[in-house]
Amino acid sequence: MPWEKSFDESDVVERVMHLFWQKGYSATSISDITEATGLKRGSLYNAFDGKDDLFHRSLQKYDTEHRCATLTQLEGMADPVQAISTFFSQIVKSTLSDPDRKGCLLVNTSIDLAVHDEHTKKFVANAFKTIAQFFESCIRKGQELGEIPSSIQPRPTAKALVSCVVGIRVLGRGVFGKAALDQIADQAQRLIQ
Amino acid sequence: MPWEKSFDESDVVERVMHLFWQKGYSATSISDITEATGLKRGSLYNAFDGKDDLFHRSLQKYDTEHRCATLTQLEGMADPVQAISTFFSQIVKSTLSDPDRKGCLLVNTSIDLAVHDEHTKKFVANAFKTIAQFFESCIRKGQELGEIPSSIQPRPTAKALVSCVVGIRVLGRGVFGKAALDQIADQAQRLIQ
DNA sequence: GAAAGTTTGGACCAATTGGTCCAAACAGTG
DNA sequence: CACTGTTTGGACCAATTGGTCCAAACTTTC
Repeated sequence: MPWEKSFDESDVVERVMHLFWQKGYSATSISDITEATGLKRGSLYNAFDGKDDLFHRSLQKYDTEHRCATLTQLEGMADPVQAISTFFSQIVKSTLSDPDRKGCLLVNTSIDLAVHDEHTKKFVANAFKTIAQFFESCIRKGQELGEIPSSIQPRPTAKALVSCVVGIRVLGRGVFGKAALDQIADQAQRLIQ
Repeated sequence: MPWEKSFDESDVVERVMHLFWQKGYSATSISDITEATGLKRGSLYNAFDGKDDLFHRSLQKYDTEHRCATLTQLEGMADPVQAISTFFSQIVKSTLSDPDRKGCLLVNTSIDLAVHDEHTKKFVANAFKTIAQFFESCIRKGQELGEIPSSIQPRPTAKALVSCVVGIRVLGRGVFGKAALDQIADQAQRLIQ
């Protein structure tokens, strides 16, 4: 009786995510979305609840496929210092390898919070707190292993590392080039020496 | 023969600047602007060239009154290490004292670059480079005075400090609170120790 | 192949977008 | 006090905004 959709919901969200990622929420119109996905309005509103819904799904997908994926991969590493170092080089690499220089959707959104609801605000805040916890955990492990001086304060240092990551993602959108981003990543790691 | 405007152009740009600062370019409409300034469309388009023009003026004004003002003030300080320290505490203070948590217009704009022209891009990039130069100059002076270890690399470290500042401004928009921002500012200064 | 029920295309909607236009109001000059 | 030239209010514009609606197309089940 039913009739299967001719498109894959996840594919659509993927495309939409890239739009929000690049141009932001307000500058992305429904016409942009139908154009980029090939879906007509009817199909779009039949499958999703509207622009807000599409944005939430995009943010969710980004968080899962980028932040979560990266973190769980790095948490599997044996050496915590190297995990932090890898994190930074991945950030720089993914920032530069994107020809559109979209940066990080979570960072971009945290500057756009004025146009979003409370749920989005909490979602973004939680994402950053998780990254801070990751850094903190790495620092503590590094201290136990004697790789990181015990004089380092795990929690404040972790937050400073998050701040550097955010800075890289913002400045990587067009202000700084590869050399500068590499330098920032290098210097940031002096915080755990 | 002429007739003086009943409003002060600079006052209008000031109000408009706050709108762009809080909501971003795309989410700010002309109606928002006429409402916030009290000007009717006719007067607005008689005095300015449109939304783009108003944005450029806002950015210019922000840059002059905030970035330039802060930098020239700090450049007058005798102790370069204290100049850097003061810079960070001012950033944190101004981030937290704003009830709207607008952050920094230059940072916000650098994430919005996709919707702006090349001129704006260069303007923003230049602003950040100037801040980096300020930090670099402080570090060199500090090294001459023996306050900063000569092992520190002035230029890369300066860029890392800029990255921390940017991070504070982004995370200060709603993700982190006072305690966290203070900690980041403290830790950032370990980069010059 | 008919019935069932979802998906699809695209016409359509009111509201809003950035921007234009112009008659009326106005202050200064002669 | 009339003339001059700018400023002002607000009606107006086409285009776009996010969103709705529904007949036609379609696959599956019976």
